[in-house]
Amino acid sequence: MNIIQILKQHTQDAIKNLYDADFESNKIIINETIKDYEGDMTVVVFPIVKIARQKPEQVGDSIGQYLQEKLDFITGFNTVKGFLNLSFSDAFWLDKLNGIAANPNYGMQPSNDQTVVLEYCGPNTNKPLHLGHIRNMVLGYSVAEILKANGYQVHKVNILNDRGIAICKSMLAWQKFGNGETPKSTQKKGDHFVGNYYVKFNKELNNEYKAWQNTEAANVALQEWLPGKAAQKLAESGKDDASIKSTFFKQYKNEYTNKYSALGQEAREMLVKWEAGDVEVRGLWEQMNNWVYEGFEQTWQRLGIDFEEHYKESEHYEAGKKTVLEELDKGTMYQKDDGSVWIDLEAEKLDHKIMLRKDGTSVYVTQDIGIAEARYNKYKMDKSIYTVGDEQNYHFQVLKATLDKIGRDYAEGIHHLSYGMVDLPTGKMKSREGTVVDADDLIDEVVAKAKQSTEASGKIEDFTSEQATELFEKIGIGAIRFFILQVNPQKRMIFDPAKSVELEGMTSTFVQYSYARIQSLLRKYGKEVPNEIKITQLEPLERELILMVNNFEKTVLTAGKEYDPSVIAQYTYHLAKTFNKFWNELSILKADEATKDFRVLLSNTVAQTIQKALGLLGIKTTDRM
RNA sequence: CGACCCGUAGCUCAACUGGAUAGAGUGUUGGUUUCCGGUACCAAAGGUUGGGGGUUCGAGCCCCUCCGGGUUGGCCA
Repeated sequence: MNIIQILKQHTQDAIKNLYDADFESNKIIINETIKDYEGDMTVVVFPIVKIARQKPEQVGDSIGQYLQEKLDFITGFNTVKGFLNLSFSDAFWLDKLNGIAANPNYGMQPSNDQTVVLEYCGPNTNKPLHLGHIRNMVLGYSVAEILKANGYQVHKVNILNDRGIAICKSMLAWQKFGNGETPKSTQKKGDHFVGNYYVKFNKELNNEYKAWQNTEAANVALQEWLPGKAAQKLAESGKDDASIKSTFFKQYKNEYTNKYSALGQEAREMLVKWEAGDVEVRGLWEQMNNWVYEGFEQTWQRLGIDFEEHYKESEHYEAGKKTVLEELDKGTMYQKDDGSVWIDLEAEKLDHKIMLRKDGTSVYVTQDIGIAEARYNKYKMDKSIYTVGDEQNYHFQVLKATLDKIGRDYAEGIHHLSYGMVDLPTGKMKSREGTVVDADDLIDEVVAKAKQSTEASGKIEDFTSEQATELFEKIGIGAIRFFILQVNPQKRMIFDPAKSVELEGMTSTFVQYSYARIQSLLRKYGKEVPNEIKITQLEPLERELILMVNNFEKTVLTAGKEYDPSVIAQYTYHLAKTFNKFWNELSILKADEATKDFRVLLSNTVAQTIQKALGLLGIKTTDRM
């Protein structure tokens, strides 16, 4: 039982004894005492005042008296306004530390016999990974680690969006302009290689479109549009003809691609052939996708991202159809006159949703229903977590509600791990405007910065080049992870590439540095870390550190419950910060023997906690840096 | 037009889910080392928590309303 539970229970007893009243123990609020007041833990007495029918100060004092008599580790108390501050004995905290130091699994929950399938990454296979994917991967990976620490068995899976018009565009451009080039022949990473053809396609399409804008057909379309509301509004706001015209052509582009473009036509034809299973098209498609996978694989390895299984959309996009047809028979779904199949989710405030097109083919949710079924059959998971951006909040509400409505028990365990967009200081990332931050470029940039500042410090001159490279990767990739994970996932965040490479302040580097410092200390100490404490009195900073280490378990539980790594990131930083303060104010190796041994033990416990906490964020520690 | 998310210091983010005088980083200004790793430590300045109303012992957090930003509601994925 932890301290808070003990305090709650005894406070409940106190209320029973003092006021002859029953009070739910989970309504008793226990906080850490804020640093302006004397004490370790605080009971908020306001909720009890009504029952006691006394002033808050009186209630606090009475309960304080009671607790001090019953619990021998409480050495004193004071009541300020409605807050009962309790002070604990040094012996109590030393005993806590002893327990933590002796338990290598401290903070990690034993197995709870529950299984989780966590989906993350989810790239399209027509272009390389970008900053948005990095947030996804770093977040998904960390939540997986956090859930493991909470006792779950976690299976990490990926979904590859490997079909559709986008990849056909890359394929077409390669066919037309590639001259048989390969990633090998051009020395390019496969995903970038394929992505370049996607860009090439759009460039060619743009040229084609510009030429078309001077044709009679374009003029007719423009003239039809001009009397419309949108155009009139622009005219009223004083825009000149040229800018109105350019606005029109911007918004008309999609329609142009579908109606007039020769390239658009060819891409669509290729998609039709793909769906018909055309051997040549399928061959090219596999070739290009394999190039992309080779490229992705490199990025995943570098980031330390792994998957137990990859689901390919091309192998699952018709899945779920069978389920839908069964439900149609059962009457939980219905068919319109045109043949399309729908489900009524009005009761869930989600309107009617389409399940099958009128031509009988699957839509997005149908596919996800099928995949959910397949996963459940394989893993029998208790929870299913989807790491996907918040633009799909609605989709996952529909998925969950639909599965629930058709009687799938596992629907309850579905959780959309939703996260906000990543913006740049200059605004949104827009692929059209070329402001997308490429994942590999970003990693290179940050690792280069790590190299630069580490070499400048001159502390690793005896490292081999392999050791040095490994170190720069640990620092650089840790910096990216930490920068992203310290923000609550559901919030939109601004990623400043220049700031993310800064290695001072609230960064993983600061934390890693604190860890390395402790390792240096242990090397200088030269003996085994003691396993026995011979002191009886604590300095305030020592006590603060023990309290922080003691909070690790609670923090892991909260992070797991909320699927929120930012809790861990904040905690880790504060722990390192507190340690540095301790380091700065108190001497460790020069203290007397008993104090030295104790402080070494404490420092080592802090280091282990830092290592575990960073591990939950996917960040590695290093003994020297 | 609905539904959902967000709005906290110049900037980037916290606030133990309703508890004490809203905290960190960064930037600005000033200070600390005969000592274990200065990528460190300390201090100052910086706030009507978007505005207004309500609920109660107590609100950044809950309710209503307005303002601003975003996402979504398409037989796209």
